[in-house]
Amino acid sequence: MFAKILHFAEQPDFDLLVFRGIGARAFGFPVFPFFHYESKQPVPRYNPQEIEPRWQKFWDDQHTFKTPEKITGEKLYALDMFPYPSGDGLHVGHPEGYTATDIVARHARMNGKSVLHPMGFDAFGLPAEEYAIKTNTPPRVSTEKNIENFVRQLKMLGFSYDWQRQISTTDIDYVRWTQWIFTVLFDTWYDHSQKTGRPISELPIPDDVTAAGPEEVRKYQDDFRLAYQTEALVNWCPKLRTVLANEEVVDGKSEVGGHPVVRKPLRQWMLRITAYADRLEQDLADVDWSDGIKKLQRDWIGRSTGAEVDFYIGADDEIDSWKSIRSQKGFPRKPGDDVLRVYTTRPDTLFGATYMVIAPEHAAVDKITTADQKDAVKTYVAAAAAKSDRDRQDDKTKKTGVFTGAYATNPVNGKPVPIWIADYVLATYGTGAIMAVPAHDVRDFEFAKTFGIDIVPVVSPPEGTDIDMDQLAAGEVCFAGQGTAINSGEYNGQSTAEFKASISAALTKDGVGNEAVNYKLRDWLFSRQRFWGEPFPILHELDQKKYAAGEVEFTGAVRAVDATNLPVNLPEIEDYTAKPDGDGGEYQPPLDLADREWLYPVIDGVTYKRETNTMPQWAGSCWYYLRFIDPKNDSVFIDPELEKQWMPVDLYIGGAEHAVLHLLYARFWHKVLFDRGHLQSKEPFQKLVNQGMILGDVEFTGYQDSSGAWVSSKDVTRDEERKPINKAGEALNLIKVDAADVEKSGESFVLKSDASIRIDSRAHKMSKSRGNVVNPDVIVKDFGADSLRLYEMFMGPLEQAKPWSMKGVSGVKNFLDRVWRLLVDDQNEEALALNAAVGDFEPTEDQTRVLHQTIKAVSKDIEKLSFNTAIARMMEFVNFFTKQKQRPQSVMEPFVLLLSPFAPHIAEELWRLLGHQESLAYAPWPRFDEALTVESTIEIPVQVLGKIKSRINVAPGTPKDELEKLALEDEKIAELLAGKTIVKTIVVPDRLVNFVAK
RNA sequence: GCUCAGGUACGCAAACAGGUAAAGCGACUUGUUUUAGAAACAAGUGUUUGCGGGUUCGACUCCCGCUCUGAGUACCA
Repeated sequence: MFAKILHFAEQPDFDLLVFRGIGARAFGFPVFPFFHYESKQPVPRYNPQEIEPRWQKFWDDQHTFKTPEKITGEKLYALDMFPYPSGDGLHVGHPEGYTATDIVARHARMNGKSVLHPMGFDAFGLPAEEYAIKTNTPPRVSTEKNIENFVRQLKMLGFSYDWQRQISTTDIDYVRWTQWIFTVLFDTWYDHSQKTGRPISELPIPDDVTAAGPEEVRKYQDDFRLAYQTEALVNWCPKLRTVLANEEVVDGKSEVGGHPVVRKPLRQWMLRITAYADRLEQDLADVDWSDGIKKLQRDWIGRSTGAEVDFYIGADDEIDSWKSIRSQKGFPRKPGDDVLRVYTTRPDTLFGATYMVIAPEHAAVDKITTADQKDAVKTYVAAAAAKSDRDRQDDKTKKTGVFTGAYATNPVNGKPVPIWIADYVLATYGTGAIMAVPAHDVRDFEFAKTFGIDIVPVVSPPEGTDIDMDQLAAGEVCFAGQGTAINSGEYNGQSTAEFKASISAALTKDGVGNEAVNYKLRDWLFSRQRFWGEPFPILHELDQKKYAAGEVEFTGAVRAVDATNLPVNLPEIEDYTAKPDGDGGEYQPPLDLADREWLYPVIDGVTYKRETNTMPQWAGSCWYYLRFIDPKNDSVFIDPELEKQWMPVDLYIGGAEHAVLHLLYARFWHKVLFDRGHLQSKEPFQKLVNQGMILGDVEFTGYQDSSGAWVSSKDVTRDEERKPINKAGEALNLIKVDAADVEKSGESFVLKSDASIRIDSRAHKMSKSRGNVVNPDVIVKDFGADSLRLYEMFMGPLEQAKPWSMKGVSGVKNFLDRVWRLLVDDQNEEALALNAAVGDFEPTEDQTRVLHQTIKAVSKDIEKLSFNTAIARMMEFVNFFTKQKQRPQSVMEPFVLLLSPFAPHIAEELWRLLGHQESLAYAPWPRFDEALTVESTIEIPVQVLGKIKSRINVAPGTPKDELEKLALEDEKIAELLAGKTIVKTIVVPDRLVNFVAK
C-alpha cells in the first residue's frame, strides 16, 4: 500500500496536499487512488461523487419518500434506534442498522406497501451539558449544530427517510408531550387485582385514612402513584454532580467518564416499573424477538416466587397474644415493629433457619441492637456505608458481619435464632432481611462457617447426587438443590415441592406468612440533577406564610402542571459553569439557577416551587416511535386513528446495548398509555433485531519485555489493572505487529522471524484512544455511499460482530464498477450511453434462468435479512452477464431493480440510462417464475457406502427408479459393484444415489 | 462462577428440517491488454469444517464430553 502512495505522490499533476490531508495524516489509513477521478471527465466511468449528491437532491426535491397520507394495502413501519447526535458525527456502526432497515423499506415500497420510515434524534444528555459547562455554550446551540451534521451525513448515505417527520427529543413541541406522559404516570396507580393502570381518583381509600383527613388521603394516594418521590440511597457521582441509575454505574464508576460513585440519600422521583413486571415478562410471548433478547429481558426482570415470613422479635411474654392476634387477623400488609419480615424462595427450609441476617441499612438495626453490641454494630454499619459497590463485590467470597445481640423466634419451631447484620444481604431486594439456612444456601453456609453458627440439614438430597449424607449432617457441605424433608417435624418425608405448598398454607393460616413474588427489577430512578433534560411538570406547594416572610418551605403537597400549561420550558441560564448551592450548603440542581419567575409560579394565589430535577435521557426515547406517526399534532401526542393504522413497529433495528433498558422502559410506558386508553396496541415493537458491532480492522499484537526481547503471548498474563505481565511479574510492552510479519501456525499466529513467539490477533472495538475509528465521511468520499452501504451489508450476517476491512470496501466498489460497465459504454467519452452489448435481445434459456434464480434468491434473502448472501447472488449475476456478448434489456432492467434497495444511487442512474424517466423507488419488484429457475440437467453424485465414486447427469425431477437405473449403468459404479451384493439403496431425487454393498 | 453466542482456506464468509463442503469478496500465482503507476480482462492456487467420541447408508449440520474466543452478568435469599 505504501508503495502505491509514494508512487502517486511523485506525480506532478497530482494534488499532494489534498491527498495527504485526507489520507495519511488526518485519518491514519491509506487512501485508494481511484476516488480521485477528475470530475471534469463527464460520465463514462462510474463516479459516485457526481451521481450520489444528484440523486439525493432529486429525492429531496420530489419528496420521493414521503409517507402516504392513507395506508393502502399492507403497511410497513421500519424503525431505526435513533442516534444521540454526538459532536463526533456518525460512526460506521450507525449505517449498518440504518442500511438494513432502508433496504427493507425500499423493498417494501416496490412491493406496493405503504411505508413509514422515519429518523430523529435522542438529543438530551450529558455530553452536550459537559460541553456547555466547559465552554458556556447553551446546550441547545451545540445540539442543533450536531443534529445538522448528522442530518447531512445521513442524507449523504441515501437513506429513504421521510425527512418531513424528523423529530428531536429536545424539540419544545416534543418535550411538551414527554411531560404530558409523565403527568399520566403521575396520575396513575396500578390495580393488581385487575392488572391494569387506573386513574388515581379511582383508588379506593380505606375508611381510617379518609377519617384522618385530606392530608392523609393525599399521602395515601401519593404512595400508589406510578411516579412517586422517595428518599433514596442513590449513586451519587461528585464529579458529574448527578445521581446515576444502577445501570449507569459500572464497577463502582460512572459509565460516562469513569468517575467514582458514592452512595448518598437524596429525594428522588421514581417510576413504579415493578408494578408492570409481570406483564412486561408475560407479553414477551407475543413479540417476534430472538430468544436471546427475550431471555435477557426475563433475567433482568428476574421474577422469583416464594413466601414472606414474619419472625417475632417482641417481648417474650407477649408472644402468645401475638400469635393469637395473628391467627385471627391474618398476615398484615405492612409488618409491625414486633416482627422481622423476611422473603424466601425456600419456605420448606424454615426448620433449618439457624440465624437471620438483616442488611446494614435495614430500619430495625438501631432498634434491635443490644447495648453491648452497639459499638460493634455502629462500626460495621458505617464501614458498609462507606464501601462502594465495587468493594462489596470484591469481597464477595469473604463474608463479613456482626451480631446484633438480639434474637427472633422461628415461627415453625419456636426456637430462638440470633439476628446478624451483614452486607451480603441487600437492603433493596425482598424485605432487606433473610432467614439464613446454612445447610442449603451457599452464601449462608460460608457465613455460618466463618462465624461458627449452627448448621442444621433439613433437606436430604435425592439419589444420584454426589453429596455425602454424613458430611451434610456434620455441616461440612452445603446442598442447595431439592430433595426430601428431614429434621422438619411433621413435614418429614415431603418432597421440596409438596413441603413448599403445605408450609405456605400453614403459615397463611397462622397469619405469619404469605406467598410472595419478588423481582430483581427495581423501580426506575427517574430524576437527574442536570440541566439538559426535560423539566418535570411538577409543582411543590410552599408554606405561604413562610414564603411571604422570605423562607422556602415545602408543605409536601405536589401537583402536576395542567396539560394546558405544558410544555414547561427549560429556563434561560446565563452561566452554565456556575454551581448553585442550597442554604445548607447542600448541592442543588442547575435549574435552581433559574430566575424567580420561572422557579416560583403562582397559581390561584398559591405560590409553588418548580421541581428542579430533570428527566433522564431515557425519557425521550420511550415514546418517539409513536410521535413519528403523527409528528406535528399539537392537540394530542398521537392521533388514535393513526396509531391504530401504523402500530406496531414492524421492524426495529438497533444495537444490542439497548436490548434491556431502553426496550423495557419503552414497553413500560407503552403499557401505561395503553391502560389509560391512549393507545390501542399492547406492545410497541413486533420484530426486533440487534445488529452486531462493527469492530476495527484486525490487529496483531506482540509483547516485549524491558530489554526488547519478544515474549510469546501464551506466557503473558494480566495483572490486577489488566496490564500485561510476564511469568516473573514484570510489565511488558505492547507492540503492534505488521500483518506481513506474522504467519499462521496451527490455531494461532506466530512471528515469521521466530515461530516460537505467539502473537495475539484480534479485532478491537473502535475507539478514539485506539485510533481505529473509521469515519463514514471518508468512506463516502473515497468510495461512495453505495459502496459503504453495500460493504456494510456484505461484511457478514447483520446480527454478528464483524471486523472492518478496507480491502473489503474496495471489493464491493469493484463490484459496482463492474455493474456500471455491464450497462454503460465506458469507451464513449462524450456522453453517458448504453453499452453496445445491451439491447433488445431475446434472452437465451441460460440468461433467463440466471435472472430468475437471482430474483428468487435476492427476494428471499431480503425477507430473511440475509443481505450478505443477496449481494453475493448479484455478484454471481454480474459475473455471468459480463461474459455475455448480448445482454438483453429485459434482463438488465429487473437486475437494476434488484440492486436498487442496496445501492440506490447507481441503480437510479442506470434505470434512467435504460430509458425510464421516473424514479425506480416505486417500480414493481421483479417477479420470478419457479419453472424458469430450474436447470435443464443436473449432476448428482453416486455413492458406494457413503463415499462419492461417480457422478451422473440427469434431468431434474428424474424419478427414483430411473435414477437408480442410471446409476447402476454408470461404468465406474458397475465396476465397483461387480461381484458384490447390494444390501440397500438410498435414492434422494435431485440429490444423490447411494449403494450399500458388500 | 453463571448465562448466551460462536470456532469452516491466509482474512471475511456460504451451505445446516443430515444428502456433491467451501457460493461470493478480499489475499496469493500466472497470463493478456493497456500503462508513468494503477486499473481492466482471463486462467489458476488453497481445504476438508476447534478436539475426542456416538447415532446413521451418509454428519459442518443431530447427541455427549472437552477446549478456545467473544459478549453479558455478578452475593437477588
